Amino acid sequence: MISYLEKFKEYLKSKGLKFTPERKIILEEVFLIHTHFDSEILYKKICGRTKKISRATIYRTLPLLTDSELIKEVLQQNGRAYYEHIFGHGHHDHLLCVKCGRVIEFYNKNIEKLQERICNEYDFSPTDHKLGIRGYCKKCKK
Amino acid sequence: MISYLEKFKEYLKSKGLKFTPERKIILEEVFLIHTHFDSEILYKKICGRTKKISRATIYRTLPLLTDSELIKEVLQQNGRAYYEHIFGHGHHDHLLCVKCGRVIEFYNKNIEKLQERICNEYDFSPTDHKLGIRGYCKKCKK
DNA sequence: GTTTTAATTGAGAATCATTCTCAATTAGAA
DNA sequence: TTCTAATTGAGAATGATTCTCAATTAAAAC
Ligand SMILES: [Mn+2]
Ligand SMILES: [Mn+2]
Ligand SMILES: [Zn+2]
Ligand SMILES: [Zn+2]
Repeated sequence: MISYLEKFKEYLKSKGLKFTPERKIILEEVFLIHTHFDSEILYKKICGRTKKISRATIYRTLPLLTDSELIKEVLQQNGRAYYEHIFGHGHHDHLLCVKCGRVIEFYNKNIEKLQERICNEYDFSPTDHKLGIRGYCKKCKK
Repeated sequence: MISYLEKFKEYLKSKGLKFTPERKIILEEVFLIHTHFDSEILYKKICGRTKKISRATIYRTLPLLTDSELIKEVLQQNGRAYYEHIFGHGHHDHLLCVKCGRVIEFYNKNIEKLQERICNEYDFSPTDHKLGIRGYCKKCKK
């Protein structure tokens, strides 16, 4: 049971990068947030909770966390990139309510299998995928 | 068999908007392009082929074409939005090669059905969806 | 056809997320 | 402790997209 902290440290070491206090703070904040977040949400939470870290550093760290498979970019909306932490969580896809913004996560093994089959057909070697279904949630469909 | 031109005209009329020469040119160019395109590609093709239309007008027209279901935003990459025309074409999803950029279109009825089932489970009323599988295409997997 | 008016256009400014620059700092190997 | 390449913060730069506004025009009403 390797921790996200160890995983990040190993990743950094493997790339000849340093484990800095700023990176530690960002990493920890990312795993305190249990919803989708963008760089600004992260920036404000860190400023409020710990110490000020520049936006530049946050923007520089997000790709490191993505490369090390600790977080994932889940969607782009209004020109902003949204992320979620994925370490310790199973893969899932999303239902997105276009009215209230609610996000529902789901997982369907058969869809995953069918995707594999399609990749085989096209001789395509998948690394990851995103399935987002937009529409109206229970409450918003009236 | 209504044409895309008629469909756009009807949409504009229904919204109290005008059918202008600029909108006609943009519409026609969009249906001459049979790949994914962004605003810049569209801008340059129009400048080269017909007459100069300002970027502002192109940016203002793309949402009209989207709302009228003539085109669809297929993905966002490098901060740019990519579209494809969908009028007259069946729904499909995409395999995206992360190395060479190749885009493969596919359609799988069973995946579509499973999505409907999931929406039912969550009492969710879908409007549209996007499934993008990233990875390495036949040529790039070596 | 003429009038009327709200919609549209182009040019450039503004916005805003993200990236870049660079001087000062620092992690971590030796 | 020393050494050096990596990192940081502040602010400038970038670049896609949106906005502003004066001049133009589609098309409804006459
Ligand atoms: Mn999620
Ligand atoms: Mn396509
Ligand atoms: Zn909702
Ligand atoms: Zn390829």
